Amino acid sequence: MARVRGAAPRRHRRGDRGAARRPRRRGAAARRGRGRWAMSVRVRYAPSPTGDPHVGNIRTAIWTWLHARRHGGAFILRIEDTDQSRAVEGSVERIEDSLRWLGLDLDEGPEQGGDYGPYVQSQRLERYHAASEQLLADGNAYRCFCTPDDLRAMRERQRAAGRPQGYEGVCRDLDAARAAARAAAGESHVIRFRMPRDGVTVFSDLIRGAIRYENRLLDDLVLLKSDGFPTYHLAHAVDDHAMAITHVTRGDEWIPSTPRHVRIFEALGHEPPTYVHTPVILGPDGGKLSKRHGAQSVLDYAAEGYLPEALLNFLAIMGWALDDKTEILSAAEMCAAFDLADLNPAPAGFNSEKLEWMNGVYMRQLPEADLAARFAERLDRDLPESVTRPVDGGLVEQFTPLIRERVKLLSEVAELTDFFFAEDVPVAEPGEFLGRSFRREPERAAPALAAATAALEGLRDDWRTEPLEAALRSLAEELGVRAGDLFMLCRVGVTGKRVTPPLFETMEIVGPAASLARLAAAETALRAAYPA
RNA sequence: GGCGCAUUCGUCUAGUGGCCCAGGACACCGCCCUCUCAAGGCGGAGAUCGCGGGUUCGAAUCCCGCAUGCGCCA
Repeated sequence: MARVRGAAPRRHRRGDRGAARRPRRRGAAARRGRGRWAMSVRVRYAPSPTGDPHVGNIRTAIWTWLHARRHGGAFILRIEDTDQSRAVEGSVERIEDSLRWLGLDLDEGPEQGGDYGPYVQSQRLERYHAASEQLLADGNAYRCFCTPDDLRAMRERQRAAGRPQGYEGVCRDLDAARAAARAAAGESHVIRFRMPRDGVTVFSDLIRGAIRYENRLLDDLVLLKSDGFPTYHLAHAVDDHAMAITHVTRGDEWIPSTPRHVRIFEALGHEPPTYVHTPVILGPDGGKLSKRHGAQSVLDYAAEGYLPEALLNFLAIMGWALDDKTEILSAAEMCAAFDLADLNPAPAGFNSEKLEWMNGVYMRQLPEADLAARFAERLDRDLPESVTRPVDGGLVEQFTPLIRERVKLLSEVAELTDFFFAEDVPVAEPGEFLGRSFRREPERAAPALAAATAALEGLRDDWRTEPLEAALRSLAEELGVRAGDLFMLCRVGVTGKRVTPPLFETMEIVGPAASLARLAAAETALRAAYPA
């Protein structure tokens, strides 16, 4: 009663005429929440093991977890594997990996156990059978012997006649004893819920307010399939009650079946949980985000070089906001302020450019040693095989400050730093060396590089950023070329690339021997390409 | 087709009757900084709050209708 009815929605546009009282401010909502749910919140993430968790799916999990942490409640993982035909090998592990990677720690689940197990639906079959029996005995459910062909024919008739679709209740009034006998004789059948035929069912969604359905429009749902497995509908009612779940968070595609779920809870003698239907994430074409739109599983983002903190932050604020300006906030800060009632009910488009930007922010904000460790870990995977493993951590620590603000994804690091790890570097295309002043007179490039090499040669024993830079700046002046163009010759010579970390710091790390050798090789190539 | 949900800059979002002819962020444009690329700083452009009625002294905010999108029945 109180929880469903009284759960006041923060936003509602229409339809409940003030039936539900609304907190006027976020603070008020939060205060109410804390009082009501203190120490008793239990929420769950209940995926089907049909593949890797999607960002859309995991966003709901993040919000759910946040809610648990905010209220000192329990966050539970339950595997919904009652559709055996769709199960994918290894899914459960990858679901757990995804949660772990994002930092969503579980209080109960298949791995960590708990007082409400088992946490895998295929291991809870007897509970669903018991519930079905109870419903049957109370007259709230009935056996249905209609075959798939019967149902198909029924649908066609309905379509042809332009009538509303749905099960018409052919078996609804079968004599229960006779039906039981047929079942006992082995006749294939399902068990359906006996939905009230008239009246309305109203339930309250935490973020949308009261939603009402006319019962006559709702048909009799299958609860138990002919193979003895429960449908989602029965399993939801049985498990969320048995596990004492207080808030059911799920995609908003479940809204239309919710009135029936509420009735099933009632028929079972249970109080329904508070429902929170979360919006979908849209792809660039306005449709629901899907595989067609590229990377979407959490593990894909990990592989692409995103930081878990960044993905978590990004997903959490896509449909939720702390205030009118905060974009970057830690899990702890979110936990302190989050409230399910504050969610935006509208679908959101996935802004991947913003995610990239945010990932860069996190890279720059991470403690240097920590960032270096992540770089090293990533380089172990991405660098060419010729580089010895594990990668030189000291080296990585040296260049980390130079690249931290030049990198948005972990996956970009190898490309930007590979020249630190080899003795030699392939000489770049001659044209790459040329800055503006050399482009017109390319034959001047090799001599200028030679002069630079000679100047640097004298600094072998004082190979530090400042003297290196001072030497080349004065040389540029002597030569009458733009300093930047002279630097470009050296940059491409030492690193093989035009885009690199700052030149002198880079040379300092590469060291005099390798730097000078690469410069000499570059000079030779340039001389051959642009003879005097 | 029926039912339901949604609707603020290109995108994410703030907004809960006067503080909003609408604030922030990403992306975009310009300037500054600068050895490349970034990062950073400053500034700019960008929303008749889907449309139409109504309530009110006053509406993005409340009510009604419509439209569009999406979902469920499939």
